[in-house]
Formats: sequence, structure tokens, C-alpha cells
Amino acid sequence: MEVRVPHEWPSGAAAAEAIQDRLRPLLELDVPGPAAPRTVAGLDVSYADDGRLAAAVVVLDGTTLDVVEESVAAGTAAFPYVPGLFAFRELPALVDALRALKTVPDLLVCDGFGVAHPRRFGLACHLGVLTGLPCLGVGKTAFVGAYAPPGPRRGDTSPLVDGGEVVGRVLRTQDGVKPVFVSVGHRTDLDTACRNVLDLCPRYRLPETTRRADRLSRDALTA
DNA sequence: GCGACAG
DNA sequence: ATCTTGTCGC
Repeated sequence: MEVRVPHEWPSGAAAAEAIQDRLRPLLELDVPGPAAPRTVAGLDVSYADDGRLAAAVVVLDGTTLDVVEESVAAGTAAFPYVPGLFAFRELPALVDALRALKTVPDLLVCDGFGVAHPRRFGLACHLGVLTGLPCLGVGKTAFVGAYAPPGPRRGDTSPLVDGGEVVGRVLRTQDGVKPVFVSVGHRTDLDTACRNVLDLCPRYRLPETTRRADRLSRDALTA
């Protein structure tokens, strides 16, 4: 599929933040997301001991969750890990993997956050703008925002609030497991995003998209 | 000012 | 992210 060229690569933190600020106005938020996506792509990156990394994209049938297509791209950490600038670390390799895709997914599911970010422009926002596709983020641990623990049952949620605004939702994807943090990235709304994530979690805490991409990227690193 | 901080 | 065994539970 086609992916917009990222931009001139930032030389440092200040330049990276400037890029986020420049792209943020391009976000399309509060628009209805895909309630029943035909295909959903999961993205993840694994790291080796030496700085090598492997980015993986796995496209699943939105209904059966069967694998439709897979793509892997090898690369190198493109930026140091800085909370808030995490996207710049994995973006180049993820874009490579996406470009190799024959399928154009109806929805992208990222490891990390969307607008639940200090400058409201996390990885899911960045990938959304670059691809023009509906995109959401699923985080495993809290980053920004305050929240109350959601109820103990699958589907229970509580709002994630930062700076006086709701930036995401804490979602329990299975009875009694630790909740995940869902936030909108691009071209979708929070209700649809949470519905999508729940649909992608028929059995485990993390979405099948994420689990599949994680496994693929890890295997690619070994092989 | 200090600490905390997605993966 | 990654370093890491057994163990409890369905």
C-alpha cells in the first residue's frame, strides 16, 4: 500500500517535537470509525541485543480473525527512546513493512498510544496521518492521564483523563485481567475504537492483531 | 525543583 | 523493548 513519506528526519528532540506539532492539525478526530472493518492490521516491533529491530504487520480478517497477509521489515533503531517521542524509533521500519503490503487495511492497531500523549500525537496518530487510514492505539501500561480502575468484567471501562480532557479509555478485555489503554489515533472515535479492540480480544488480554505481530516480529529477529 | 515516563 | 523458571489455574 501507499504510505506518505515521513518527513525530513529530526536531528534531535526539539525537531521531533516540532514535527509532531506540525502534523497534529492533520488529524481527523471525532469522525465515525469503521464499526465492522473487513481487515484489521496489527503492528509491532521487536529489538535485538545490538540495535537491530524487526517491524511486523499482520493483516487479519475483521470477522474471522484469520491471517490475510503478513509483512516484516528489518531495520535499526532510528531514534533514542524518549517518552513522548517513541514513534520516531519505530516509524521507518513500520512504514517499510506497511509499504510492502498488498492489502489496504480498514483499520490499523498500534502498540502504544494515539492522542493519549503529552502533545496529543502518539504513534497511532503519526501512523494514521502517514497512511490516511483509521488508526487506534492500545497501550499495556499507563503513560499520561489519570483514571479509576474499571470494573472487573470484560468490557468494563473507565475514562482516561489528562489536562481536563478525556484522551482515552481504560478497557478490561477479559474478566479479571489487567486492563489495556485505548486511545484514538486518526479517523475514528473512542466508542468504535474500544468496540474494535474488544472484538479483537476474544480470548486474551491483548488484541489478536498485536499478539500476531509481536510473534512475527520476534521470529523475524531470530531467523 | 524532583521524579515519573508508551516500547 | 529485553534480561528469565517454575508454577498456579482452566
